[in-house]
Amino acid sequence: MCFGVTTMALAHSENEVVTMLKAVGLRVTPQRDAILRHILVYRGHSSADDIYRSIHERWPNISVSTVYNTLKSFSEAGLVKEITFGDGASLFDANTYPHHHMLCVQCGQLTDFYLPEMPDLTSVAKELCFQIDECQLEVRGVCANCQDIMKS
Amino acid sequence: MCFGVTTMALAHSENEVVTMLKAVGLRVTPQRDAILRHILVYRGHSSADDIYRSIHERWPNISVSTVYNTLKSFSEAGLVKEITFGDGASLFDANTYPHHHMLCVQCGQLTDFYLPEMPDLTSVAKELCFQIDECQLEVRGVCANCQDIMKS
DNA sequence: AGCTAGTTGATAATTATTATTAACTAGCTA
DNA sequence: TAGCTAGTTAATAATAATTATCAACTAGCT
Repeated sequence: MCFGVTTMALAHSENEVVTMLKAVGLRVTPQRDAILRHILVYRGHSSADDIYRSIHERWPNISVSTVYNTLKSFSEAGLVKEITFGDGASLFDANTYPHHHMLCVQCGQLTDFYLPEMPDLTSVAKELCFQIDECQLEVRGVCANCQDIMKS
Repeated sequence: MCFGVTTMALAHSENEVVTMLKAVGLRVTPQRDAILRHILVYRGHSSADDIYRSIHERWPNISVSTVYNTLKSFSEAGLVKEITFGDGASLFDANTYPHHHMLCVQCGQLTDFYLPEMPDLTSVAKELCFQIDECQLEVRGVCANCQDIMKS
């Protein structure tokens, strides 16, 4: 799945991408540049395969394993977030700001949403002696579009 | 992963399992019986492979595809819930009562927890025109056990 | 007891991801 | 600015998880 807008492809300057990579101490290579730019442009969550195919079109030499390696580096560096919600392949999100997800069970579309505050889990955490690092709401349902389709 | 207690193996009578299957209109077969009983006993989330191995020990004739087919039927019928949280294989949960999950990023242990009420998402749902069917909190962090290990 | 649609087991195929490794190169250093 | 080296890449193989196919079998109706 990939809901990006192609005409935005130049919205992120080469400089911005290079700066991001350097900021987290990753070497700047053309492959990383292309992959990070893809993720930034197609904010709507791309899979490793989406990224591979897209870059491969223009640059047939890129390797699948490079895409996976790179995505792993990016995740570890905090540049992107891996989303394992839903079936099938992981998606990679440039939106590292804490947010939640709505998955349409009909079409698979994944939508970000935000809440003013996180649910209070202090008592649960205390009770289970669990150290909470991250907390996300994962909502399943039917998106506006698929509701329309079902009506007709 | 499998955190069950073997001595509970008889806690669920044949009758209970048969009743559950009939209640949702599924034919009663020895395979379905064994798989559903396994899930009920090992409430602590079993993967398809866990279930396959466990049943295969006593009944070497059972097939992997039967396990997958059966789990799919069970999910569709609402007897079990598939959990795709975390990396690797899906887990199957007999606990169909609404609840949330805590995943230990060190050891992979998945713990259920409950909240008195669901977060209020009516305004988000309205804004995005999204029909919400299900809502789960997915928490990542470190379990009590792994915290102890890290200290020492 | 016989029939039939639903189920199973064996196997192959597919999809997603990780491992391996020799060749290559980004960016430091002289 | 050339040379060095550790980090990176591409190609490929391997693995893991899941789905597809289909002939043989069987649960449960009649």
